Amino acid sequence: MATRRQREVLRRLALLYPDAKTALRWSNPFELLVATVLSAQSTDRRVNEVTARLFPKYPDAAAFAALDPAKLAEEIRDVGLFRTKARHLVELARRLVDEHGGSVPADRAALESLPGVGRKTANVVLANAFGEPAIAVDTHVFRVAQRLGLARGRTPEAVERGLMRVVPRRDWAAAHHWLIHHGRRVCHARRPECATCPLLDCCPTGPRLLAAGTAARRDA
DNA sequence: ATCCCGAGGG
DNA sequence: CCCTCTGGAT
Repeated sequence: MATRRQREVLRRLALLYPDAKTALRWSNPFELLVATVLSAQSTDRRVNEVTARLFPKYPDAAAFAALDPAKLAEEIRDVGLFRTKARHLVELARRLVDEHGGSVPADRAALESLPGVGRKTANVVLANAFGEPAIAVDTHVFRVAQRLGLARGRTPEAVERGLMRVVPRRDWAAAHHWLIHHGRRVCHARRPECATCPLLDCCPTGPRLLAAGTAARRDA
């Protein structure tokens, strides 16, 4: 399925970000779900600090369901969008208790129907908690996959399908992290560092961005 | 100043 | 499709 060039891109990514697959291990699906909801517009560091305080006090859906959203908001104040997330998490926990016996459903439709859970969060949970075939596509994954010629399409779903075709299944979880890391460190939305990018010679987009002056230059 | 390791709502 | 919610990184 994958071209020779695409396989080379993936090989290099694996070498560049060897520890990517060891990120974020949670002890159960509920913790993973909460941590993933918290992670939007926040750093892993902030999320880890907050969850380290949160989970000992509120270990499961029943505990979250009993919370006043305003009180939870105070406890997660260090992450972005904290009021919205607090509201979503309490309502989400109540739905888990009412409709799923307090556990996280291993089902896409059920997950996406929960407040605060969209396609991306559902995919993270499906892939990491339940070993289901899914690749979570956030803005970094979307942009970098397109630039590296691993997937094309207008929607995250299209890129998701493209990646699943090109990436060997055993690397799906890792590929998600490779693309995120590369997006954050090198392949920025605005001024990607193509001049010093280790993937430049196998990237279909980098040379064009350099020529157009869109990319940061070595001599800039 | 500007953009996000999103999702809901208008 | 565009806006908003948030703090943080750059």
